[in-house]
Amino acid sequence: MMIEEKSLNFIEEIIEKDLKSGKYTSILTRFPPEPNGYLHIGHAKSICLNFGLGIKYGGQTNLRFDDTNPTKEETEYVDSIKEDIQWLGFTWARELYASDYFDQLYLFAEKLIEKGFAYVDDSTAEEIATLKGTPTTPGKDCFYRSRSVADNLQLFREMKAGKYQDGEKVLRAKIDMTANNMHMRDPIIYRIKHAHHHRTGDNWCIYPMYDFAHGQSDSIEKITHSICTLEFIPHRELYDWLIEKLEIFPSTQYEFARLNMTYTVMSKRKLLQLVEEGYVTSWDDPRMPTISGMRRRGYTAESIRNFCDRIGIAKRENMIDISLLEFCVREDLNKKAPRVMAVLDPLKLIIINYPEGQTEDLLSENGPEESFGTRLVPFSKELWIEAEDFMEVPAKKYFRLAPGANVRLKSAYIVQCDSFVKDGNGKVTAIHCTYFPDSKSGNDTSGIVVKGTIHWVSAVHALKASIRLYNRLLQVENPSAEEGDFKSYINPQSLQVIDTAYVEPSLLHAPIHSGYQFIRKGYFCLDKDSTATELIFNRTVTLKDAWAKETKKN
RNA sequence: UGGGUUAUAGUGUAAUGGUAACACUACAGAUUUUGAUUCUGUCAUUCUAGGUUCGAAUCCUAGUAACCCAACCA
Repeated sequence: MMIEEKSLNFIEEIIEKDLKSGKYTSILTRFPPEPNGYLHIGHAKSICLNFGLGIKYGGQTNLRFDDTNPTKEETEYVDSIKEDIQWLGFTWARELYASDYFDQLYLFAEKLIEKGFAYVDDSTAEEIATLKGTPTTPGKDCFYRSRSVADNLQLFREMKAGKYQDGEKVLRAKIDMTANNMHMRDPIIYRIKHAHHHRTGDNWCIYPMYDFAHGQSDSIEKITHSICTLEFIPHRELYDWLIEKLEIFPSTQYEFARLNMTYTVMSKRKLLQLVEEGYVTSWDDPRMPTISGMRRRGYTAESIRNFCDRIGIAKRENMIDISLLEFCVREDLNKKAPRVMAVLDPLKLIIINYPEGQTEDLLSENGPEESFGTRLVPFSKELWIEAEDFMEVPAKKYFRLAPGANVRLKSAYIVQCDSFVKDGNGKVTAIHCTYFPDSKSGNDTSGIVVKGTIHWVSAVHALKASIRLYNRLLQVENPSAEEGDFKSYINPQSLQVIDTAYVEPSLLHAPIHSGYQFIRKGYFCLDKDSTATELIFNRTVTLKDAWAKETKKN
């Protein structure tokens, strides 16, 4: 068997170097979400990276919730995050919370104060911002910067004890107000928040900032490679400074470029807006780029993992074409999804020479490979076919049904169109055909050659179903590069609901989320909104459609 | 008028001084009882200008462009 030589990404190169040099004997990574929203495809990239590295190098990966801001975080999000990671197929070594470290982090802060590297500042937020300067002008030391260690310690303890109101005081690291790196200009490391925390309740009224929680948590867990996205590069200097001053385990931070995808918004803030303002129904709306939305839409975990693998890991800004994701979904579903027949836009086809009341169960393969197996599909005199499969005046190169034309009914017989019926508005309401009894699928002795094969369902046997067709949520390729509010680029046609579709009876007991190919129409799955009396299918993704392209050209 | 990061096909990712490769997209064509799948083919003087070298995407110099940094968010 050929072993595929795959080149390493820059993080893998670092890890292999660290392992080879003996810097580490095994690696430990972590996935550190803040539980303030649902995970999206961008998180999937990070999950696949972190967990994938753990697996590849025989190490482990922790799941750590970065829950240091009680006003934004909720248990609902914690639960959804765990569900999504598991669904993607990954297992964490330990489930941890930054809030578990609040006692330890507090002690770290006291240590910093004792070493003269932190002070309590009574300034207002505005005063702090003013003295901070700008990227091009240095900041200035504030009056409180020179407080004694003893004073700082007492003040900080009083902050913890609840003596002060929100915003009255903060604890700052004492570094350098003139540093080029804004994050080194005495960053705030603790703030007062009299707020209820989803895990620690009302135990605390001071909470550490990201910079005083993340790296320290990494260090406590002995994370070897702490991988985050590019916008944290300026934080790395502070990350290292704190580890050095605290004299704790030296985790190292590495940064890669986050995922951007065409026709998609990825920020949690924007996704939250879509949910709260009713542009979509929920976080798991199939139009959302969330993992739960994609799952509900019918995307498979494997296709998402493959996608993350193909997009690669690098440090440059990127904009991945969403068609790559769709390719990965089709690629996986093509291998797995049983083929069935469903008619989305029904048109009655009556076979004049087929006996009234007769039914045949026709053998039909469930997929292109033998391993898919077969099933029986009922056939009768009256069928539903797709309205677009008939043209009164056929277009050029159209090889479906038209007056006088022949077509194969998939897994059944060849029929010829004799006539059609129109209503008062000129709309075709039924077509009349004759069938060739000796053209039965698998046993065709008719000698008739047809160019087209179309799908169908038997009218008396069909199940009525409702189908949700999803199109892209945003109409522009890069919504954040456009002028104004991204919501003005929302596609009003992002969801199209078909109430009267007909599907073959084998779909009666379809499991939720399980992918089917509706032949010639795309991949679909049963939605969780379905009931015993109403089948609701989501369109996962269309099939590639060469004919649609052909029609567009003309 | 500061600091940091990045520049390879339409989009991504490789090539680690030695023939610019792979995937997606797009466009042709073959096969097909899904206009699907599958298969075949087409698409680059590596941001620019100099330099080093027998040889440069890779090293050096000088530019240019994009992105990030001034939340008591993460």
